[in-house]
Amino acid sequence: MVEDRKLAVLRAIVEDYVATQEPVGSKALVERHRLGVSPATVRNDMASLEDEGFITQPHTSAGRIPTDKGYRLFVDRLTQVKPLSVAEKRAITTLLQGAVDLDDVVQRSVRLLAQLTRQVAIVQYPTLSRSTVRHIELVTLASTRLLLVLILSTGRVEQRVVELPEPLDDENVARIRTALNRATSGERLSDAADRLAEVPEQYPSDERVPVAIVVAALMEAMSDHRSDERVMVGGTANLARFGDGFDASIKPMLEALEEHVVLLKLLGEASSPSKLTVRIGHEVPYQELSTTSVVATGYGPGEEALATLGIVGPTRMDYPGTMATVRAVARYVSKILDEG
Amino acid sequence: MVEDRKLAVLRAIVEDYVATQEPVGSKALVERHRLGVSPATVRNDMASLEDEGFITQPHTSAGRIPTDKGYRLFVDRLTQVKPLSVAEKRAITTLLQGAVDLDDVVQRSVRLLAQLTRQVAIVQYPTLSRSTVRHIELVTLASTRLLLVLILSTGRVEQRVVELPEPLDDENVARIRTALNRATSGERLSDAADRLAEVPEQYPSDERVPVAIVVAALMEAMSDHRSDERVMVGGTANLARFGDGFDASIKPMLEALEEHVVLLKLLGEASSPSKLTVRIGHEVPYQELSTTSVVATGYGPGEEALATLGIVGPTRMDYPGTMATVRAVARYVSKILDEG
DNA sequence: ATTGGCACTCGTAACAGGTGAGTGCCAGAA
DNA sequence: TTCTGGCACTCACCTGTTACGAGTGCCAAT
Repeated sequence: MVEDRKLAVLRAIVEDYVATQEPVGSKALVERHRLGVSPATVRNDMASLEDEGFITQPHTSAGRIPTDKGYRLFVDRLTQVKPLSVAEKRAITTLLQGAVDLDDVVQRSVRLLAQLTRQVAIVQYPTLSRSTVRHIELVTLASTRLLLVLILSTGRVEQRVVELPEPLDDENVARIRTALNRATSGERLSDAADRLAEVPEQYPSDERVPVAIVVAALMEAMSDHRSDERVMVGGTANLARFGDGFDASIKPMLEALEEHVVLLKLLGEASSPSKLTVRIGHEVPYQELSTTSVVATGYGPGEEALATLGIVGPTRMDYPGTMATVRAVARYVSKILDEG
Repeated sequence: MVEDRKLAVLRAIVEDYVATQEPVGSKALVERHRLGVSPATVRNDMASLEDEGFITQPHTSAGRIPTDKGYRLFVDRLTQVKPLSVAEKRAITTLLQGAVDLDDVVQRSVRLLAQLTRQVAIVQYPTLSRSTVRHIELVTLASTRLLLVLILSTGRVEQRVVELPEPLDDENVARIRTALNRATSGERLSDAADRLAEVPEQYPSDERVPVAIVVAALMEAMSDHRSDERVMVGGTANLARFGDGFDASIKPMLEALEEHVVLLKLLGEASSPSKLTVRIGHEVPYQELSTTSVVATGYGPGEEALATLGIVGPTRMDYPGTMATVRAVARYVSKILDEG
């Protein structure tokens, strides 16, 4: 009973603080929310909440603000699912509908997330390692120059140019292409690399050299983790709204946004699209970002999480709304990938 | 004689202000620079410079700061070429040396520019319209599904998937591929589109449909200006160093960085790699960015400017150093593209 | 043409007093 | 027990005043 009201008070504090960004006092609280008790009672509850570490006061004789622990309790127990508005839903469908290729999907998702949440959005490109080989193409550029094109199930295209020690006629190129595709088509990248390694052995030793060169380049392209780490960032202009805690939080944020490795770590392991990860303040794996929170989730075709997407913002953010949006976008992107 | 000293004073003011970011007074000036005259004399010169609009004082009884007009005169007449340090030269060569593909070249250039100038760096991808067709590849994905790969001389690869009304056997695909390549190989994109339009006419009307579909998709890919507008941005963390004039300048800056169209306009027309464009303050085509300057130049293989690259920073910046760096990077990138 | 001197301006730092939002605690009511 | 009204207390913040000093403009002398 009393515990219930204390939680209601905490919720009210979080909501008010998020809305106004100002410490909230007992009087303002009973005015804005129908708590049905007097300010004095609220004060007692607040003192208790402070003892337990859920709220704190920036200085004596100021209102209270939630601590990280307070936000944590809020998202864990006080957040009921907030349905998206019709306008938001429409924005999501119409904007993602028009995407033409993978790059475009990622880019539109970033924009969408940034606009709807008014935070900095991050979308990781679908990971290479879990995708499969759709096709390998060899193109003769010059007599001793070959362009390799590796097309993956996610729509990603990797390309490499190799120099051969001696010319290779079109017929041979075609034969090698067929062999490569037979060996790898439909395989997961990790398996494909193994199969690829076996291909040169099928050739007599005097023909083996060019095949080995091509295979080596392809394997290199497959294991190239540079692409694994690709992310797209958007909505950085929203950083300007951080306003007050500027120096303390915007600089490390800008630095983090430059380092894609850092962003990937922020997003964390790809979780199932139905499960959201929320990291609050000090729970974020970087000390300099201890005034920011991350809301992220996995996405990908068919419930399998190929990559992660989410937003980063000040700990003081609208968690229910943000969480609903992130989840909705992830679901919809997954659906698009499923169809494409 | 007197005019010469006045210019020396202006130069000293610019240099000091850029270094300290604080209004510079007559006394400090004679101390730090060997002007060989008394503060009073400098004061007279300063009054004169102020009359002519080259410097201004933020308030009575403060030192002077350069106006946009002052900076303009400075870069036009007072800047002698500042040679790069050995370390900088080495940084440029070593960092760009290792690039593997076009994306990588662009990315490394951005990093390099951002690190060396400590400003926000922008690099435009080589423009489609001036590049030529290297190869067109058709790949059968399913009986009625065709993947088109368009490979350009710059190393860029565009891809499209088309659905055909009815299956097309491999032999026909090969014939179409040959026809397409014969028509377009080596042509500039704009010309290639025209040639492409003629291809379907060579086929009897009952075979024309699939060809027309493929051609239409290719032409769409060629004229797709989305790719024309691609730029890469780096060094946003340097915005944090803007420090004081925060609200006024960092917010529009962040907004501009989100809008690639705006960035392209900022970079301006691609000029020859040997010619630098410097836009100062109000000379920049956006009013909100009137406290920032742009240093940009064109780059591309063989003196022909395919695209533009440069930096954006506060009007108060080290012009000689920045200009030298931008020019050096542009030259080196051009060289790399020439070889690749 | 240059310089030293001098009065003047004005932004900024430092200090003081007043105000009020907000608190904690306590004694009495429900 | 639980809640409430009352009351003294704290302390950030605003305002006004003062003192300081960097920097200027002007002028008479060199």
